[in-house]
Order: sequence, then structure tokens, then C-alpha cells
Amino acid sequence: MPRQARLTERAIAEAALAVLDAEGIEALTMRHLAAGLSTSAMALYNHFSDKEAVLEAVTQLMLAEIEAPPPGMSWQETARRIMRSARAVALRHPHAAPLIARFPPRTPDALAFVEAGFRSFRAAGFDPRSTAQAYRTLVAYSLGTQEIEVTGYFAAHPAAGGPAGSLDQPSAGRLMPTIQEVGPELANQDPEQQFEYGLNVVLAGLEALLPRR
Amino acid sequence: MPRQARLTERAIAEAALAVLDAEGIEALTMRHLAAGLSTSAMALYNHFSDKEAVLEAVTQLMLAEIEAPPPGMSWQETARRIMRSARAVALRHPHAAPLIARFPPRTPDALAFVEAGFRSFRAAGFDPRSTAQAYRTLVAYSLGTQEIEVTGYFAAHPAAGGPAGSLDQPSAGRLMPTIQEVGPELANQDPEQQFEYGLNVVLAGLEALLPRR
DNA sequence: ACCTGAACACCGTTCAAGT
DNA sequence: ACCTGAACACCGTTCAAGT
Repeated sequence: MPRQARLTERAIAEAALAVLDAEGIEALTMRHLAAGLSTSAMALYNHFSDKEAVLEAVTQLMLAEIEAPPPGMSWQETARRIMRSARAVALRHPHAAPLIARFPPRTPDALAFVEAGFRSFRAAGFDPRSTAQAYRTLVAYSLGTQEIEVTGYFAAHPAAGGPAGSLDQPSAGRLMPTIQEVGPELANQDPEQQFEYGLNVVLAGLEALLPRR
Repeated sequence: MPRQARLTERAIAEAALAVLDAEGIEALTMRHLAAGLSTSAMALYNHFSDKEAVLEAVTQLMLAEIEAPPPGMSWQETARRIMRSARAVALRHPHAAPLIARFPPRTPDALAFVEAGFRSFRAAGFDPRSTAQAYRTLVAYSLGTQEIEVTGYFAAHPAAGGPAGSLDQPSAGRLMPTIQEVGPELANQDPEQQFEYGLNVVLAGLEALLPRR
């Protein structure tokens, strides 16, 4: 049989992502990860300074999966594609996705979508400052929407018909009629439709606020 | 001297929040928390099923700090105040703030701002579905902006002049001129101004997309 | 009903030693 | 240069026992 592939940063990070996808974050221990690579936990420390560095590398792999749209499209269409691709990556790696909020893109592959996005904004005539402001707003919406979707935020939201408060408290429904009325709508809507709605909101807001071009 | 205050859910959660504020998330162990309350780690399990439940309770305390605006204001002004108050709470509890993304409001005190927000949208003539859609978009921006501010996302962003990639990779600046150009703007701007910009974007987008009233 | 201390089954990481 | 196994200093939680 062929020799075991060499232990590299990339191979370790890929194995870590596989563990996350298959077994979740609590299963990602240095010992378990090493066992999957047929090595010892301590061997990993020759390639990463600590577990945090492994998680950072996993994040770079995920960010590299975000597709950078080709040049030539409008800034709106470019932003739309990047945001949808980022959502698709998060849904493909639900257990690993929360890491994306902790580690920004660093490697060239992980930065590709950023460069493509910036380029389309600059080509549309926005100055660097406006481009940075728009980017930050889009990142905020993307990270927040990931949290909501991946953790099932509104599925567990009491306003969405989630678990009631403790018994010694008055019924929230009695005190909060508007939550009773609006709550079910939070959980009943299609997640993709909700994502698209918020994306339309952000893009419409940017169109209204970005300096005329 | 007076007898030690009784061990209650609230007292434990308040002590946990104090530990988080003073020493950070990694210092919040069941043993350390118990020691601060002059009791044993196992005593905490008479009040909470596990550590996760303690963290959930801490989150309810923080959410209860978000101010619910009085009735009578426009939906825009109501949303603006809630969003600013949520940001202030997160900045007051930077180590605990990431918990807000994991546990939705559940207790009546924690739900007060939600009821106030829903009420202002309904009073402005939006139906329950539109109200839910707007709320989800605002929550996404709020959670995302918290992540960005509390973790210093853009301070560490290579596009903002953060640490370079590994040495065996080509210089990102060579390959990504637009990141070189726009990046510094990400780190150099005032966080509050950036937050307000994104908030204006979301509110302008909602105004453009919400059904006529 | 509430609390205790010992113990269990883990962690991430250090260290001394190997090749 | 890379890897190993034992050990250290912790964790969250179970358990048997107390009041």
C-alpha cells in the first residue's frame, strides 16, 4: 500500500474540517484529530503552535471556498454573489461556520473574494472609504445571518413559539401580546427567503447612501 | 457580619457575569465561579443543570439591560434606540457579548425590548410578517456588528494591514492591489461611526422595501 | 432540599527522549 | 527536523454521603 501522505498544515486542516463536518466542534480534540491522521497528538504541534492555530487554518480553508465573481458585473450583482456563496459555505459546514466570525481571511486564496468585491466597488466609482464602509456592513450582515441560520436562533426564540419561561414568571404571552402575534412569523418563513430579504435591504440601503457615481 | 446571600439562579448568573467581565470567558469555570460565591462547584448543580444553562442565564441578564424605548416614537427611532442600546450592552460586556448570538431572549425582562420593537412596527402599520422580516434583518446586523467590534475583526484583518501570510506564499499586496488600497480604511475608521453607517444602511433599506403604510 | 469532597473521564500542552 | 509516550495541570460532571 502507498505510504501515508505527508503530514502538512493543509492535510491537518482538511482533516480537522472533516472532523467538524462529521462530528461537530466538541469532537475536535487534538488526540482525536491526530488519530484520524494516524499520528500522535503531539505531532500536530510540529505544524501548529496550538489548537487555536488549527482552527484558524480551518477557517482559511472555508473562506477559500467562497467564490470570487469574475470582473465585469455591477457592484450589486458582485456583492449578491459573494454573499450567497458565503452563505452556501456556512450551510455546507454548519459546525465549523462559527469560526468564520473569529478569524478574518488571511491567505491569498481566502482573500480572493475580498479582492473581487473591492475591485467591483472601485470600478463602480466608489472611493476606498465608501468601499470599506460598504464592505463592513455586508460582513456584519453575513456574520449575523450565519449565526442565526447555523444555530437555529429563531427556532429556539420564545418569540417564535420556543420554550416558555420558568414557571414562577408570569406568562410572557399575557404580558407581551405583540410577541405572541409576530413570533410565529419568525420561525415559519423559509430561511433562504429571509436571507434574501435582508440582503435586498442592505443592498437597497447601500444604493441609497453610497455617494452618487 | 450578615449571613451570605442565599444561592439563587440570579445570584449565580450575576457572579458569572462579573467573572466574565473581570477575567474573561476562559476564567469562567464551575470551580472558580463557586469559589467566588464561597460555595462548592457542585452546589451550582442544584440550581443549573449544567454550565450551558449558566451561560444561558448570563445571556438573559445582558439582554435585560437592553433598553426598551417608550411607545410613541417612529419605528425608525425605536429601532435606532434598541440597536444602539444593544451595542452599548455588548461593549459593556465584551467577554460575555458573544453569548448573545447563542441564546435568544427568553425571560420577560429579556424580551422587553423585543415587545417594544414589535409594537412600534405594528403601530406603524406593518403586518406581522413584515415586522418579523425587519426584525430578523436588524438582529443579523446587530449580532454581526457585535462580533466585529468585540473580537476586533478588522483590526486583525490582513486587508486592514494585519499580519502577512506565511512566507512561502506570494505577497498578498502584489497579487491584491485593491485590498492594499482599501484595507487601511477598514481599520482607521471610528467604530461608532462604522456602526452608525451600517445602521443607516439597514434602516434606509427597510424604508425602501417595507410595504407602503 | 441543598450542599460537600472524592473520583472519573476527559482536555490542551510541556517535557524528556528518541530517530 | 519530526515524532513519541508519559506526565502535568487542569476541565465538567457523577456519585455516595452528609445535613
